[in-house]
Amino acid sequence: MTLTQEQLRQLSVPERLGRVARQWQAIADKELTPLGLTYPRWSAMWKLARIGDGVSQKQLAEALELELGSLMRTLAQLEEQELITRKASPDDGRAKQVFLTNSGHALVKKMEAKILKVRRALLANIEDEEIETVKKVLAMISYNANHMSEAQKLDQNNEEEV
Amino acid sequence: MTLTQEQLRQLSVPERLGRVARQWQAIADKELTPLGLTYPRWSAMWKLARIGDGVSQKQLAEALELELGSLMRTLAQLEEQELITRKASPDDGRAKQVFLTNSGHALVKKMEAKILKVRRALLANIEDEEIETVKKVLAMISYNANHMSEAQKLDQNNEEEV
DNA sequence: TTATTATACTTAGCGTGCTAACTAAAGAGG
DNA sequence: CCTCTTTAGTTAGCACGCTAAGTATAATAA
Repeated sequence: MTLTQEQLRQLSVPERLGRVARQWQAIADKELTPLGLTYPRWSAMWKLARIGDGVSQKQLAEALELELGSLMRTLAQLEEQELITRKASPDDGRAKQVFLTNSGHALVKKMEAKILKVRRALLANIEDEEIETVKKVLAMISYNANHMSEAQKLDQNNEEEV
Repeated sequence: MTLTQEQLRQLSVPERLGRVARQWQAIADKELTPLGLTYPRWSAMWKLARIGDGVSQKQLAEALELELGSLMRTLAQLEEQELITRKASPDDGRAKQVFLTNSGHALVKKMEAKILKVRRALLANIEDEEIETVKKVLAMISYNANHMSEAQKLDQNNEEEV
């Protein structure tokens, strides 16, 4: 029994979000396995290449919107694969700077084509404008979530504000 | 250092999808913890209440778009909490039917308000029309992913088709 | 009927993100 | 200076979805 297009919409928003995220990451995994990478690993490397060598682990975690504890395992694996290195920061005795190795840089270049291929395939038949709306809405939900967990807890009935 | 609204958009689509899903589920978790539930558990109970008592575990897994193996642990926990029961199907010796217990039914009623509260808070400042677009796009991505993993593998350069 | 295949369930182990607890260094205030 | 708080990193353990392997039943074919 295969789910129809109609049934696909039956999931609630958070269920669908998780589902699509898992599907996307699974497909990306398959593409990138030949390079010895899994989704979180290439994601970290890709982000590192974008924001620049030498940032701290903490900064990288923030850029990825991950907890530092979550990132540690991934970075250890990438270091094991000699795709990155971690050096003590000269400015801050607590911090460690993360760098791509030469192999790391080379791999990032290879990744790009595969990532774009997956993206192109998954976003097929979707208007650019619609994708922009999705990005905007998801960013708004993240914003609402961040805002909520700090100030206005759900417990107050603040219907008129939201 | 808090991320600005602008920085929130810096994540790629799959990263943002995963992030928002985790945020949503974490907030739902906090709301539902007093009821002794976590996100996957209430999700399963909610779905079960919607599609009706007595479906098989397999059918429930399909409705949730989860692998059966993934659902087993959750159902075992719910059964442990005496919120559901599993009975051998009279029609099929392999299958087991899932039912909500009385406590299960009662809990589903309590869940509804909390789920809607979270939804309202997270979708604040977003137009209904935009939400519809998001649902449509996400369903399309799921569809593309399902289609891809069966027939046209990425390996072929089928740019003209997609 | 018997043999083969497919299906529903079950269990076990993996990868990932999370929180919690801990260490060490930095910053702030006395 | 010394103390207190904050911050960066680290480790350990949890929850969840996944795949893989195995069992039992059903469905199909010979």
